[in-house]
Formats: sequence, structure tokens, C-alpha cells
Amino acid sequence: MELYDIKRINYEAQAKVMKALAHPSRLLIAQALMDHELCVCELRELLQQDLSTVSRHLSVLKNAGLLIEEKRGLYVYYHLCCDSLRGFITALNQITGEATQ
Amino acid sequence: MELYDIKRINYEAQAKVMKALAHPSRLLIAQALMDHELCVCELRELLQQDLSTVSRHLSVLKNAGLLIEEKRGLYVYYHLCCDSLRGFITALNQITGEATQ
DNA sequence: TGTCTATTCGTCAAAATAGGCAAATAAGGC
DNA sequence: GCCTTATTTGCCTATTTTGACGAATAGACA
Repeated sequence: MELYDIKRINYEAQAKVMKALAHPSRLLIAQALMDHELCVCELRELLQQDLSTVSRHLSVLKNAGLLIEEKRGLYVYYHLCCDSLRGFITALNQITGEATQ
Repeated sequence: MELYDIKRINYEAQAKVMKALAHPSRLLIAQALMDHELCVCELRELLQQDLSTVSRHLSVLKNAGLLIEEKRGLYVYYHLCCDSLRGFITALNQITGEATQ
């Protein structure tokens, strides 16, 4: 496998992560989960959207490997996968402060 | 304007930036430009795609405020808008190292 | 002026995404 | 077992995105 292919695959993986976060609702979810875990119906309150829509957003984030889900009783709680995601969101906040005003 | 609305607008702006970068070709472009500026035809070599396609990708990044273009002679040179974009891409590299293996 | 070359734009078809409704699934309590 | 609540999934439609081709624009230079 050539270096070019390795890099290409790398960009596909990165794009997958970026795509997962490239939506206002999913950014809201990610930033809400920086503080503490939340269940689907709590996130529904925040997003003010149909439960099925919220659930779909969550599965997008989960499939990208960004969220962990944990079922306890009736509820499914979601939390961020890792600390580097926090660093990433912080970096995003910096960028949007500088680049888009 | 409520806090909710302010945050909402913020997430729209952030999503715009994320969306602009949420494509393998555009990530490749961004990371190539971390080292030095490049013109459209040089980027075409890298991406191995139609010139019009490359141009469109560049305009997406430019419209998101991430690239600066500078015309010199026949060529249009592109470079990253700011240093915080470098930090952002570095953070992305960390995430994809941890989250998607 | 005309003729290169580099780049962008108009248009189109194929593919992916978003969001809602209703039905299905899962777990708890009676 | 049944009933209630939380969540996911199937299906549908509307919108957006991608990428290519060809036409149009812009600058350099004879």
C-alpha cells in the first residue's frame, strides 16, 4: 500500500468524524455532554425536536465513535467518548471566534 | 434575544466551519496548506480530480472563512486563514487517533 | 489585437442527509 | 400476563452535496 493510499484512508476517517459533528444539533449535543451525561429525553428538551430525530443524531455521533451509550433501567445515557474530543471542541470554539466574524 | 438563540446561532456558525472541512478532499487540502500555500493546479495534482471539482472544494473552504486566496499573475494561491486552524487540525488528528481505531 | 493558460461558473444527475410520523422494541411496575 | 414509558427503526419526502462536462472569464504575452 502506498503512502498516498494510507493518507487517503486517514482523510476518510477524519471526514467521518467531521461529518458527524457538522450539524448544529449534533454540536449542541456534543457541547451539552461536555459537562455530564444526558439521556435521550433530556436532549430532546434541549433540541426541541422530535424524539426520533434526536435519536438519529445520537446514532450518527455514536457510529462515528464519538459517544458512548449506557443503558440503565428505562433510560439510555450518552457521554463523550474521550477527553481529546473536549480538546477538539475547545479548538473549534477558538476557530469560530477568529474565523467567522 | 435569548441565550438559547445566541447559542443556536453559534452552533450554526460552527457547523458551517465543520461542514466545510467534512470531506476527505477538503481535509487533504487543509492539511497540505499547513506547510505552504499552493495554487489550484498544484492541488489538482494532489487530489487527482477534475480542476472544476478542486476549484469548488476551494470555494467551499473560502466561503467558510478558512482560506485566503491571493492572485499573482495567472495563478491563484491559497493559504490557511489563521493559526488556530492549525491547532484545530492537530486536535482532529488526536481524536482520530484515539476514537476511530 | 489574438492566443495561450489558469480558474471559475452553469447545469445536470446521482447520492447522501434531515426530519417527521407511525410502528416496533425494550424495560419496569403492577 | 398487561400497561406505561423510553428509545429505536421503517418509511417517506424535501433538501443538500458531490462531481463531472463544457462554457465563460481573467491575466500574460507576443
